[in-house]
Amino acid sequence: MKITDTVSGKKEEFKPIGDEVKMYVCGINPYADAHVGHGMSYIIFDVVRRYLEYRGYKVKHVENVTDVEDNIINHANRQGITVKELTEKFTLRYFEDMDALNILRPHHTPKATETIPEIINMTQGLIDKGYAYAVEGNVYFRVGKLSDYGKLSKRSLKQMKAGARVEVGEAKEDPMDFVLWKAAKPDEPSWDSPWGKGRPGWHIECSAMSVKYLGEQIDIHGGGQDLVFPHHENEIAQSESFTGKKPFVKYWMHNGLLQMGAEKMSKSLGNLITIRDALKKYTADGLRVFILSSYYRSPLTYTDEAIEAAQAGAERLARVANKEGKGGGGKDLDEKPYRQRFLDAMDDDFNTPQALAALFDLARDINRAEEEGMYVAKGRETLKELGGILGLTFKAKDEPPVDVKLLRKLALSINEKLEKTSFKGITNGPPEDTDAIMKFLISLRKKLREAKNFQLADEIRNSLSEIGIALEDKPQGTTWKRKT
RNA sequence: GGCGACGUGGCCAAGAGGUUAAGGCGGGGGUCUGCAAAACCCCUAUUCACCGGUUCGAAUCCGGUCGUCGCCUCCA
Repeated sequence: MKITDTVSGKKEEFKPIGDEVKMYVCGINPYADAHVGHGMSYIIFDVVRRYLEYRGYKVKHVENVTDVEDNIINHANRQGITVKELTEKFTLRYFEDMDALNILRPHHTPKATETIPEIINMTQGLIDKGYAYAVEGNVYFRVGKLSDYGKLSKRSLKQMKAGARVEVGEAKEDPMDFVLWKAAKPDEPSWDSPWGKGRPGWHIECSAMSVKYLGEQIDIHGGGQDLVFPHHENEIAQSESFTGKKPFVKYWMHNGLLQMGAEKMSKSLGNLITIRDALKKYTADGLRVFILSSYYRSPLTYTDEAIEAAQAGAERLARVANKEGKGGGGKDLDEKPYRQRFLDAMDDDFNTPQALAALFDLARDINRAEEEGMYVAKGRETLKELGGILGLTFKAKDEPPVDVKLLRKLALSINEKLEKTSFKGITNGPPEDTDAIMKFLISLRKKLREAKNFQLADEIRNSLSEIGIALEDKPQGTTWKRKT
């Protein structure tokens, strides 16, 4: 299988360093609810992990929680709560969101605040080797010491200095130097260190955690394209300088960003839709089909129209996957070509759009084969199995509860109309619970249809439709479901 | 200003030198059904932003033009 590596910019044959695939995905800064852009990234790397596992690799997946940094401190202060209260709340909510999207939990989700000794150790190590220096309680990384700084983001120090947006730092030797350890300001969380009280800079926690949980060199490091510079570039600088081993990461994977209108969806721009809000309108499968319909490295624009289309597609797949019956006793539907197409697509740098296309074709051919009397149980199993690699659950949308009062009223009204006919209703009035009323209405409608009283039969169906219940007449009988 | 992407049917989106340009959604027609729903069948891009070039052959490679976006500052 092939994976595009951001450093080379090319598809590279995937060969893990050791027996276990070591995968690190950049996590969140928990000061607000995660938005669909985050969801996109984590869904993509969830699929990467699921596919690697499907291919027989043992995967160790680590994702950080950066629970101390400027934004968090600002938000906590503004809300008048502690950093810990804020981050614990949103970390919990984040994992609830991930669960709701059917994203597998990483094996470790370390917090920056619980990795302080390792961060201090790495910072000290960088000072000892001459890659970093302390000034007034701050520790900076000496970027000029590296000849290959910029190899990930494809930029040179010269270029960057020419740009107008480099902040000329406090007591830095060079404006491009970045901070590893920040001296504490009043009212900030801080830890004791060789340089006085302080807290970690932004990039160092990922390097420290990666080394701690996965070792000095890892296979896959993932994140959104907006992390390429400076975050990942600086991680490389820190990690490779500290361990002396290159490369820190064998395959850098970056997903394209979710656009909202003309701009990317982001916390700072405020143009976001939270995962929670999106899940009120769409299912996890719907969002996954939306995201996986596009190649992961390309940007994608959030529009209700596009997600509704994906939702409709996801529902169709679910209907096929969940349909009862194995088809006729004829010969088997041959599911192998679809499986092969799926695997070929996924092997080619996780080409999920083509993998999905194979699933849609399989779904159609299951239905077709079934109509022709073929045996399709294996096809259905394959659909569920391959869909599972994409993290699809094939679960129906959570159905809103039926309004029993309205349903009873409807049944009473039908009951009254029966008095003018030869049909018998329920003398004591309709029962109290939904299932019993539906059972009554469906069996009544069956009799009406048999007696060719289509007018009243259709009135039942239409009235039910008005209160959000859909009837489907099938050869085996009539079923009902809540309309969504 | 520097670096990097991208522009394919009504909408979303694959394809990256060569048989009929995937798939989803939507739309039109049909089969099934008392009528619906679901499902299935058929149709819905002679054409891939525009202009040149390379080639026997180009959405696919090269040059230019226009347009959109990302990064260069916190960000998945």
